Amino acid sequence: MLGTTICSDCTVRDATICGSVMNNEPSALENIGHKKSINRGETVIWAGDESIICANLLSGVLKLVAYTADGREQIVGLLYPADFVGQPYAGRADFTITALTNAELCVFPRSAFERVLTDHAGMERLLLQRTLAALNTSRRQMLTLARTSAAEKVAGFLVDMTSRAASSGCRATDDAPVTFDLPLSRGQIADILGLTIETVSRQMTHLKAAGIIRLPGGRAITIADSDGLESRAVAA
Amino acid sequence: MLGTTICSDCTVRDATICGSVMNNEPSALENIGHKKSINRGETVIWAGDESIICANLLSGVLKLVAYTADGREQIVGLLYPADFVGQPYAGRADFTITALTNAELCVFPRSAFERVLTDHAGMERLLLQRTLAALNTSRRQMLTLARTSAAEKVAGFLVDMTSRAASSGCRATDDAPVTFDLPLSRGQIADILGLTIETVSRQMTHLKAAGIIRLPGGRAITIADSDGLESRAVAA
DNA sequence: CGCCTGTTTGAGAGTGTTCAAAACAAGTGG
DNA sequence: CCACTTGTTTTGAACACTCTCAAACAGGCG
Repeated sequence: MLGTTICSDCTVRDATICGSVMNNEPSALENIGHKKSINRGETVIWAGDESIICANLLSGVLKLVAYTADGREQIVGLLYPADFVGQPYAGRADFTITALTNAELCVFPRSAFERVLTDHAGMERLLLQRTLAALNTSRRQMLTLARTSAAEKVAGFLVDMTSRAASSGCRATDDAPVTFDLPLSRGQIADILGLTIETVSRQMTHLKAAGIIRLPGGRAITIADSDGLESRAVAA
Repeated sequence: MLGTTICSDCTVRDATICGSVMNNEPSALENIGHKKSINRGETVIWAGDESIICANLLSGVLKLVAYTADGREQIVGLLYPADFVGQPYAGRADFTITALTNAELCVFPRSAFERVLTDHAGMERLLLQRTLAALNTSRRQMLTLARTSAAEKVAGFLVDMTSRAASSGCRATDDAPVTFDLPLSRGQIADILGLTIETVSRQMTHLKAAGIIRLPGGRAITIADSDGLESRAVAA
């Protein structure tokens, strides 16, 4: 798995926090990272376990899950390609990280990774900036979870997914109805929004009945009236 | 306000992120920081405004508030003495920061502060570690907001406040009932927990009726049965 | 075809909110 | 010292929303 080509082949290199290091001293990372493939549904890190690894996500989508003592769960974050995975400086992992799709990681042992951070201030700064951004996202989500209705949550979620689909190559013609596949099941959407499967499904049905979206089948969704959708997602 | 004694007089210096810099090169910070007093209720930073300042909180408690477009609000974080205030690298502030009590800040212009971060990797690392910790706190709170009942939220909140009171000088005799003042009004507690004032009040009354707590008057609270309280706060 | 998984739909129950009023606390000025 | 104001907390009753439980439905695969 190890090898000096690991970084030069990397498809997301410039989007990760490695970028700054690669310009100056590529070898610092190439020698400590190795690729790891993860199957859909497989768990990378268990909450409570020793926090051993740090990694970059190369492909796929991971979920970060918090659990109550009696098993209720809440997705507290999603990780997409080029995102950073893991908790440097932490003794134990606070959340369980599980793959929603097949995924690939570029894994670094934590101690070696922390050494690189020390030696390369630019990389540490990028990690700081990402952490600050994640904190903002998390706090905005707190507002959604605590203060918006199920209708607003689902509409807001669909707005987010639409913009994410648009940014990743989906046609974004301003007026034409956009169609894409939701990467998540109803249950996973419910886990993100703090709702139940049934409530998510009902809200989808309402939006369909109102002519705002269409559900052609499978996980496909068509946004027929994006203005209408946004107006139902006041918080966003 | 400026002066070379600003840091040597600082009561929380070693608990802030400045600690690492002060050991080596105190002058880097002393020349750019200045003290600022804030009255209870005064807002330090408005969401949407240009993110100009960074600061350390010297005394008092601040709240970080997120608002929906139609004015619903949610407290997404509390800041205590020695905590860092502000968002380096951000163009605009994402949240409104308001004083819950009279407070004192040690304010740095953002650009100067970022320069210090660049020159002092140790300080940047401390900020990174704090940001990671804040992210964890925020994500755990997402679980509370989304998946726990009002009873669990209030009990969990009181557990948190009790341990905070204990750590800040309150007697922590294991069996004796602890008494302290809640630093927050019912409304502010509701804003933190994603509830209404009435629901918070009712849950307090329930806990009192169950003999778990006593409410001697004012904002004082006595924890009569801390085990019982903790068992009602499963998520924590 | 039957099975499995995920989604939709329905009816009823429970929890928290909303609206309204009363009780309480603290400060001000007569 | 008391009436009066202002703001907070408590209590009550009715309502709305979301959850729970249950069943029907749809699609994919052996």
